[in-house]
Amino acid sequence: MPREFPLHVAVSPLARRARNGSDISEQDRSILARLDAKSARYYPADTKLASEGAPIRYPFVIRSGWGCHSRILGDGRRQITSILLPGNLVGFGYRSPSVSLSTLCSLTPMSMIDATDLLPAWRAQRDSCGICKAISAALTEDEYFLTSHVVRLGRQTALERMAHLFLELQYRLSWTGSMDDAFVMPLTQDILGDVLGLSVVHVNRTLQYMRREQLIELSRTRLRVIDVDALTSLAEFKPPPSSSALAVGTSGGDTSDAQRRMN
Amino acid sequence: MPREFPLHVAVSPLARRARNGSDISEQDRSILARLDAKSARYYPADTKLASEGAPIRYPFVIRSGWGCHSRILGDGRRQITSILLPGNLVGFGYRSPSVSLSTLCSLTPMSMIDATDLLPAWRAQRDSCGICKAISAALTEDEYFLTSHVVRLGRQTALERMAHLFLELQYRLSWTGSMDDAFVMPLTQDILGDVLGLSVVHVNRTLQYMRREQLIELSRTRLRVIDVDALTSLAEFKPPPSSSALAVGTSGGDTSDAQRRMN
DNA sequence: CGCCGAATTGACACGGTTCAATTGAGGTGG
DNA sequence: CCACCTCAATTGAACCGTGTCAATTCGGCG
Repeated sequence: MPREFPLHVAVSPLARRARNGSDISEQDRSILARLDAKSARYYPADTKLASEGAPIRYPFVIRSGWGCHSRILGDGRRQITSILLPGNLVGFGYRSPSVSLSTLCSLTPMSMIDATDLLPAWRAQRDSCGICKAISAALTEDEYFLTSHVVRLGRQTALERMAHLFLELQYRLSWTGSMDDAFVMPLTQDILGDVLGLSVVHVNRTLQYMRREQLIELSRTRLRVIDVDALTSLAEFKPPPSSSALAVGTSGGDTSDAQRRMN
Repeated sequence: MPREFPLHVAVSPLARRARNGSDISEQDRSILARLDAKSARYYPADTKLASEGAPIRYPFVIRSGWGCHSRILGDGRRQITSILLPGNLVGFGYRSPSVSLSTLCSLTPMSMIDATDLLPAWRAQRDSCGICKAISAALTEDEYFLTSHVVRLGRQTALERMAHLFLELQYRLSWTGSMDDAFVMPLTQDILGDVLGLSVVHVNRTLQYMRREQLIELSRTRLRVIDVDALTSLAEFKPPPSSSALAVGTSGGDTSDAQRRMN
């Protein structure tokens, strides 16, 4: 069951699977527990949390809801550069007073927890403590998906992009949500367009195509990936490289398939 | 003259402007000097230095030549996710045994210097020493341009992408090369296509258009940006946010213009 | 001189956009 | 419980930015 130890899970108060064992010391545990106990801050959907170039007041972990980093061009074109999910970290960049490299905003109602407490350990030690390793792993994973995003936008067709994104979301959500093949996908087609660099109209047509071909099932906000294998090979989706070479396999057959394909 | 203190310059043995003063201590200086003294490793063009998911043997700084990170799809489509220029760091990711998130290769003959010596300080201290701050600033800048790359590919037209890329290159090269408005741009149209997510043919046509409109001058490998202002507003290019709020202005009028536009 | 990779060019096809309605679904108030 | 409002989803048709294919030309270099 334990794949690795992404912070996404460790810190997320909503994490189902309380990571058992390995690198997490007692001290680490208590730090995490203290975080869990903290009360979250709530923001409605479409709230601008930080604009480009502005400092991020304090680092935080997303407890619930979806958000994004985006940049907007003069004529209104918007590109979402990354989607933020529960468990994602914000404000843990290389710099101390973290500067936002793009506009940060909520896509759905969102709650987050101040993670300032993690900062000292993170800044000081890097690899020594379990939490630091977890943070590193999480940030590395973020970077991996950012790179994938570039490939999606640069060289993949609408269908491939969409498939790839859905698989990425499923993968990332599997840490915190159910391992089910269905999940809540609260993005409007408009937003999907801004993520994938497509027009709403074409997003719509691509979705219809995917439904017609029995690749996915999507009603309102519930997305079920029907044919994981087809989508995976179609989109050439590869999960991020695991930090520890000795990463344990997963419980879900689909994911382990994907893992195998990686090597 | 000193804008800030990007490691790109500090460490680069070829750096013209030996940074005078500020955060760099004597100890830092000697570390850098030792790096400069090191002999570089040379690689011919089109050499694969690390493949996706493979560990990066040792961290290094590029001394000369251009390289890139890229990912290749099953049918041969290639997307370059970032271009590496002299002064760029590789292998300074969040993880200790740095894992390459994409294929790393040289685009021109390249030489680089083992930067293992910087690692201990970097891992341990983060913000305490001048070199660490410089490394942080450099990596933050890399991340900024990666984000910009996403926007380029997702929401900009061929012309805008090309203009934006040229301005980025000019900006990044200004640290190590001449502050001239012309510079050596050794990328073939083929490669440009793989960077910008365009076909060679269209790259060619876009270049011709830019020449016809007196926006640039490009012969073989020499690129001169004629109308910086036009390109800047056309592409909505913005230089990366400066790390210190108290960043000093630059010597070049163009850049300070751009800086102003940022805020 | 002749070769080879890179740059160019033209014709044509297609993926994706734009514009402009129309339909559908959830929420609200009467 | 239904009329109504609003926002998201859908649909059709025309248009156009880029890609593809297939030559052709150019520029070094042996």
